[in-house]
Amino acid sequence: MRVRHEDTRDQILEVALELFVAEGYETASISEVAERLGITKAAVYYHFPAKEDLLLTLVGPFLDHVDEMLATAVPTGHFPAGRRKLLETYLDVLLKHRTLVCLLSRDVSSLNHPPVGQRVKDQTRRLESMLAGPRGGKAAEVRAVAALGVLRRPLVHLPQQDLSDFCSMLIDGAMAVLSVPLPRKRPGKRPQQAAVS
Amino acid sequence: MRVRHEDTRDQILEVALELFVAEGYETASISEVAERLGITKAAVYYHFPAKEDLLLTLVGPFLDHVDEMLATAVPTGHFPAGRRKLLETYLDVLLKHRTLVCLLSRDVSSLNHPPVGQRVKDQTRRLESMLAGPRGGKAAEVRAVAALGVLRRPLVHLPQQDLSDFCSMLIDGAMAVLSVPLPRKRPGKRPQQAAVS
DNA sequence: GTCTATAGGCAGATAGAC
DNA sequence: GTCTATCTGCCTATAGAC
Repeated sequence: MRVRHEDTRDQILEVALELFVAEGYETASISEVAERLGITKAAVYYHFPAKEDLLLTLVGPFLDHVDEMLATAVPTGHFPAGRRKLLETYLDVLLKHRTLVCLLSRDVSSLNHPPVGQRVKDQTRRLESMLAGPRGGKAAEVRAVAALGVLRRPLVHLPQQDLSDFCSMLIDGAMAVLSVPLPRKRPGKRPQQAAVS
Repeated sequence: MRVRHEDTRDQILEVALELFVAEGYETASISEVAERLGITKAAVYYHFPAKEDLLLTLVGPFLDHVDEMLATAVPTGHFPAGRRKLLETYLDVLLKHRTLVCLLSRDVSSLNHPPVGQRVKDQTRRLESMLAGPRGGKAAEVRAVAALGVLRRPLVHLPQQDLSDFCSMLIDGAMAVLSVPLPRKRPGKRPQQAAVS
């Protein structure tokens, strides 16, 4: 029965990922996966004991990859050269798992499964604190979070766009965000309305 | 029976928003909303004819606010001063509707309702093309998308953090991203591995 | 490996009493 | 306005034939 693909199992994973991204993990249904493949729900349950195993199987390798990267990463995260290298390798990983980045960035329901959400949360926290450095205070934390927005948003919001040619531009952008100075406070004045000089 | 709040209707909206953000629109259930308020599903359906009306009622004023802002916005989006003003007013709106920004940023299932998703998509497209300017090509488009990541990610990923003191820092960051130059291509060379000079 | 059939649960939504 | 009771439908998951 093999028409040309490796395995039914792989096809299930492929379709499941597509549907999870399009509708969200909880909203997408096993029946829908099965229908698209011209098989029945029961056939899917032969390959995966539960719906959650689809999610875990899809997401596992990506999260492993990130963990690996974070372990290897230079712990000198707050020196400019170290930060740049860190951002570069991270962006590489994100690009290689772009569809999963879309899933985890836009679907709360997949993050609400502790084995997934906890890992993502921990990884993000580690990465952000490496970028923020040990003594940056709140401002550095905000900058780190914002800098990751530079890397991730284009991956998620420009799905058709091949970003290979723009990687170093994005890295430069993230680096710029990490270096933005915090203007001195002016207590008593309206704090969030900035004057256009 | 009024303990101190205005109305049951408002309480329903309040709880619904909280649950939609926490679990995603489709995953959250009317029963859950009702339970939290100590009433029944039927009571909720007295105030709102369908589940979707909860979403639309919550999201409407925010989207109206954005539409209004975009209409008022100076069409000189690609001059630095105009861009800055645009980003400032946009960030203001996002901060005022921060919880809804969280919902729409992290829950695909709410965006899959056309009256919501279409508006959000259109607004984002308009804003991004204003920021990108008429003649920037793909690079400017990518920069615009990335710049919005600077504004939005901290709102969504630092929910506890009051960002009032960091607004101008975020604006500066977004402006910096919009100004990052695109390095000349070097065809034939590995395109996405950037050398650390 | 894939099927049919079905169990069991919970969702959104409605009818009608109070 | 809120209730109880109920309808209908889809979901995850399982049992057992082929």
